[in-house]
Amino acid sequence: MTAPPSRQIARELRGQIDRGELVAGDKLPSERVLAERYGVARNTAREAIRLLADQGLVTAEHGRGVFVRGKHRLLRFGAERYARTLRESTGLSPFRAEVERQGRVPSVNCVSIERVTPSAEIAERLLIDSDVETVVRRENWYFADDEPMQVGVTYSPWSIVEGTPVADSAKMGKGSLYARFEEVGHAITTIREEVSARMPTPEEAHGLKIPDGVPVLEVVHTGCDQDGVPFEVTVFVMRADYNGLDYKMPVED
Amino acid sequence: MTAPPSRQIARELRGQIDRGELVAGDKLPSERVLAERYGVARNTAREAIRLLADQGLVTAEHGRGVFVRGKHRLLRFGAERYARTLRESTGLSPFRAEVERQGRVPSVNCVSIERVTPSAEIAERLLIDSDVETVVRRENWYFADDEPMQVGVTYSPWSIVEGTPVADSAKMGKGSLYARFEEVGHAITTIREEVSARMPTPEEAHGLKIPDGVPVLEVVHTGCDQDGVPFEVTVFVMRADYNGLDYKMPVED
DNA sequence: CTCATCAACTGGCTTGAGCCAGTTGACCAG
DNA sequence: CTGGTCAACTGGCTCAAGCCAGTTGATGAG
Repeated sequence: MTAPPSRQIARELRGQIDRGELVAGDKLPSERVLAERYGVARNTAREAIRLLADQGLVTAEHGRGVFVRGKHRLLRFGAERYARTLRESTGLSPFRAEVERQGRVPSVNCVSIERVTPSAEIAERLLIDSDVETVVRRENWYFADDEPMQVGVTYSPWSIVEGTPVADSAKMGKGSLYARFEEVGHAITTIREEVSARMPTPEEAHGLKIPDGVPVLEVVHTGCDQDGVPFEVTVFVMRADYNGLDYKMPVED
Repeated sequence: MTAPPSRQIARELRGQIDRGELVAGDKLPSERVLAERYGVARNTAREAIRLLADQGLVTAEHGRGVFVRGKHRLLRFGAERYARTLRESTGLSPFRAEVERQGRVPSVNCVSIERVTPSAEIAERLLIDSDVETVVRRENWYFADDEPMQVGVTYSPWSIVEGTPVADSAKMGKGSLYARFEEVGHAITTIREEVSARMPTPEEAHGLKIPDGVPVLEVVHTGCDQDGVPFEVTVFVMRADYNGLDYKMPVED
């Protein structure tokens, strides 16, 4: 019934972290030191560290050591991110506003704009027929202090965005994306957000520079206009150690 | 630049899963077979499987083998879960309703009811002074087909629930918790949900029987009444491979 | 002073061996 | 037919050794 050595070592280290004997940024003893200290093989010490890494408590850096991960203040996103007043008063996109609120430097990079045929998942949410209608796909990467935070892929029907900057321009101009939609008769009025969490794919882990033991939040966002018509779907993938969601809403009868 | 063997093997297996050559429930070749097939040590084959497990693609079962994990249909929870009409029309708690909608058998187990002094986090959301006021803490476990799905810990001020079943009874009676709150003058009117995701603690992984590579969603839910007064905070921890959230809400100006 | 070099550290990954502990199904005694 | 035993499988975990590849800081050449 006694736990295997790797787990015991992990538990001990975890205790030191929980009790504050090791704090964010501190370096753990090296694998070789741990192995000697506990009288085990290096592989066993390594396994202990892996257990902690899988819990998201530490991050190994090749050549440097293993470090205690800090708890970051989360960037919190909610419905107000789409509010017109925010757009008009700050002139900032919602992501920029939230990042700046924490004293960090935001940047957004639109990496591609394409006209594509939508997946079934997207077509369903836009209430269009994927055999007939095409959509514009815009892929945006969001950074804070040059660290990648989120990827957002926005889809909207070609029939709506044709001729607007949304269809082909990386720069959205004043008021950003939703101001452009409003100009063509689609003011964002209600949203639906489907939230789930999972481990990143290897591509996501690499692209977002996500360390081991950190999941991603996946948010499928659908924006509907004043008539309840969906006009854009955005799929966000955000690293869960830096991002969270914060929704306030009425309970309808 | 060529990837290490363990990664190559993992990539190959992942490819087989992605292409549908291995489907949910299928058994992977055993570690020893993989090792021989690829001409590597057993540890290396083992490492490859570990990589897949960390991505949440497979689950190892001691003595049985390694199996491809299925994508489950998610239980989706949103604001309508608190709607009075749902309460009154079905007589079911929102969790039960959602689980039954998927043809599974729900059960809820109230494991403890205590009067405690609230943490700072809870006190802040209830707008009370943790030095003066106590709260009732109710811990509920939610199951579908006897598999644990969620843990919910509800806190509400003693001054509100004193004398009601909320303060001391596991059975809430018709209409469940929120009907009782309504009887003492607090009809749930708006909610705030703070959502984040992380890897489970060892205790959570054990209690919820969460396999490796599956994160949890943590939802801090605050319920406010018709006057905007917060009267209950519930912290949900749900396994992210079975649960998701689905919110619809208006965008306020 | 500046800059390249290099030794001594770090983790990354593999080998091949061994023992332990669940699971399963065949087989056999009753 | 029933029930127990047991062999052959599975993954869980460890060992001791080795090589590779980043990082860092001291050292010394210019």
